[in-house]
Amino acid sequence: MSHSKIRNMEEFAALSGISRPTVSKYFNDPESVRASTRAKIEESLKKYDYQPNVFAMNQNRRTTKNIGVVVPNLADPFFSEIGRRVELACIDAGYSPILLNSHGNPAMEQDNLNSLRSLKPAGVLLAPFGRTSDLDAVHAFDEDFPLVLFDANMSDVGQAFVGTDNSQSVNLMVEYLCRSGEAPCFFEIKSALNPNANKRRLAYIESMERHGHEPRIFQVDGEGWNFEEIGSIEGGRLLSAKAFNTNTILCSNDRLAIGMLSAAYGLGLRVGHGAGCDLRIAGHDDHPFSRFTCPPLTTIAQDYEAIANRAVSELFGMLENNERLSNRTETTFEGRLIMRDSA
Amino acid sequence: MSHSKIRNMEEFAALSGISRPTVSKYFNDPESVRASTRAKIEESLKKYDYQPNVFAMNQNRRTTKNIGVVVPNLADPFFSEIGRRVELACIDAGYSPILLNSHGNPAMEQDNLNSLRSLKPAGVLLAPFGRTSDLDAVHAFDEDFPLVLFDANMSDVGQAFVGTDNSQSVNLMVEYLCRSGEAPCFFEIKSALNPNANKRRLAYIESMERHGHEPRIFQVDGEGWNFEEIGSIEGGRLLSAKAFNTNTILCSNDRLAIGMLSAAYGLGLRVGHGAGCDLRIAGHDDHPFSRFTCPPLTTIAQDYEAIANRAVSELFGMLENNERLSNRTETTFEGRLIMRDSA
DNA sequence: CCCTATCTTTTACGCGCGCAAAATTTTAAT
DNA sequence: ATTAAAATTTTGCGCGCGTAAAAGATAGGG
Repeated sequence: MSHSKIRNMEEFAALSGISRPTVSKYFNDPESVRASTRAKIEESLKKYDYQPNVFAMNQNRRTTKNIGVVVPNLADPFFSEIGRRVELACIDAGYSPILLNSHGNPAMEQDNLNSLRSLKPAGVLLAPFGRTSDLDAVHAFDEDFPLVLFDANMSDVGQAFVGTDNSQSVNLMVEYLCRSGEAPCFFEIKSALNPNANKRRLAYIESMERHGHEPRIFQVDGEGWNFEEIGSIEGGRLLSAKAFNTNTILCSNDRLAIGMLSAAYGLGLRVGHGAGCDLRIAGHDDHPFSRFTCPPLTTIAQDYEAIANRAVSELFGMLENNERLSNRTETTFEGRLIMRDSA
Repeated sequence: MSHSKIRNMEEFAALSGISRPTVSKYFNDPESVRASTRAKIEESLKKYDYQPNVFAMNQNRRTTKNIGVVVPNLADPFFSEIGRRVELACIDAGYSPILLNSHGNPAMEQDNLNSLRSLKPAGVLLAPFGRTSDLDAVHAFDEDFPLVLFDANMSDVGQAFVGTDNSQSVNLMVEYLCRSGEAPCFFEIKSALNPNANKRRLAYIESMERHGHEPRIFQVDGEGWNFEEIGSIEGGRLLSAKAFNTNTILCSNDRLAIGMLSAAYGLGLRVGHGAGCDLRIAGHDDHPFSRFTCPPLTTIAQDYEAIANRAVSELFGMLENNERLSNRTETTFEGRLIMRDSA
């Protein structure tokens, strides 16, 4: 492949018998040069293996091919999965995704946005913390870069939002639970970090009322991201105190449900919809491990793939038209009921 | 904070009453300028919020502050956790970690190493696939950059390796299981992707022989990274066929164990060490969710923190001495037995 | 107070490439 | 063939900063 190392584009262009700026054009868009020149370049590209200096490329460029992807916590499989899809979608589109993890810390979200600034990203995909995000910082970032939010919405920030229709998805679950057994109560963490948590609670209330049942919400204390532990400890406390007024518990998300399943197991309670079961537990998100809980968790699957693809295409649409969208769009995808054994 | 935006270092230096190169020195090492000048710079840094252009900084620099971190699969909580710690350790040391995910695809590991090349990283921390890694590519990379391997070892590649002492950890588990009940058989995937899997099998055999038991290994087919599914389907098949010659199963890793727990639950088998239990299942890695399985999983905890910190300090040691180590070092940390209810 | 040794700052140059405008070639129409 | 229009390539310049060498400032000893 490589004979002697090429120092720079100048040298490579000379060896290819073409001027440097033309080679530069080629690298920015192979289609933009004549087919015959492209052939010549690709020919010597095989012989000399040269690749442009990233820093020199980006340093004097209006807009780079970098796409920032900021997620609140990669330790949460949900974000690890959706971040993964977004990353791959960017690569497919010929961009360089830069995945930044805020490690569960809103302050680091700011840091990440700041780091991104100096990378001159063509655009940024942000799954914000929501309420705990620094609104001003995100707003300011929105002014300076094409920004698309996903997963969690923040009003009036970002050119677009893509996520799941919590209202639809929760209603789907409530309907199923009511139809197949006792009406569910709702289990969540009091200080909800995430805007989705609020939407889900409201959706639960509305759906219950529509079905003629009285909503019943159980909120527990808990800080941080260790939802399983909160679900297990606080959920277990409620279970053993027989605090629930129904045998059916809808958890705000799968990680809480996983914790509660664990607590129920520890208490010797039999979870499921079959005969002889003590209670039903359902979740939301179709967490990668919810298929393997005991019993397997009935939940709502978010359409990761669709959300990731739409978020990316929404962003790239802006980039190609080279203009901010006239009006902010909000796209939500429907959740899918995944019936397993737990409810 | 910011009044008028600063365009470049020239402008900022002028506003600070100092020459540009001195400011440049400051940014590369604040200690390298006189205290009085440092004060002046930091003073106007507050007033004008300027930050150097990353691309211009790195473009003409011998060595950057970038540290590449390459992991095989962020969807696996193990790597997401250890990657996280490595990232934070780099930040603490004043470097810029760049976390690259190979998405379970060895070919993408190469791509990632190639991308890193053009970022001129000061050093790279790599958790390689192992056997399926492109040995030549990793070797070539090793020639050009300071490279430290972690989690999975590859002989003669990288300046150092940091991981867990599988021999010690598996022996610890075997010993515990033998002492507290029937001797374990060993459950794993036939085409092991990971060097650690081989080490663990060998450690199991050796430990069993030392304890005067005959080792018994069950290998199942399975491709890819969905270990829980493999554990559940194949493990379930073996369980229902009563193929195991002992009531104690040691799984090569927690994700397999989680799958097998799920299968056992589905078969109505009672897992645990208490009276009336049908079998014992143990894992390895202390997966974040192993605390919440049903029953909670007895396993070996790897010392994530120590591994991450040592890998980073090993690398930074090389960077500071500005020389390759004369001899490759291999550091392993001991695993810790985590006794829960499953075994 | 002067002079030297040491530490800091400045001068001067170049890195590798993007980009706008000018020059050239190709294409298409007459 | 001729020529204007379109597509492509080349010329020329500058981006923002690192870095070596030169100039200057500082401190300590006599």
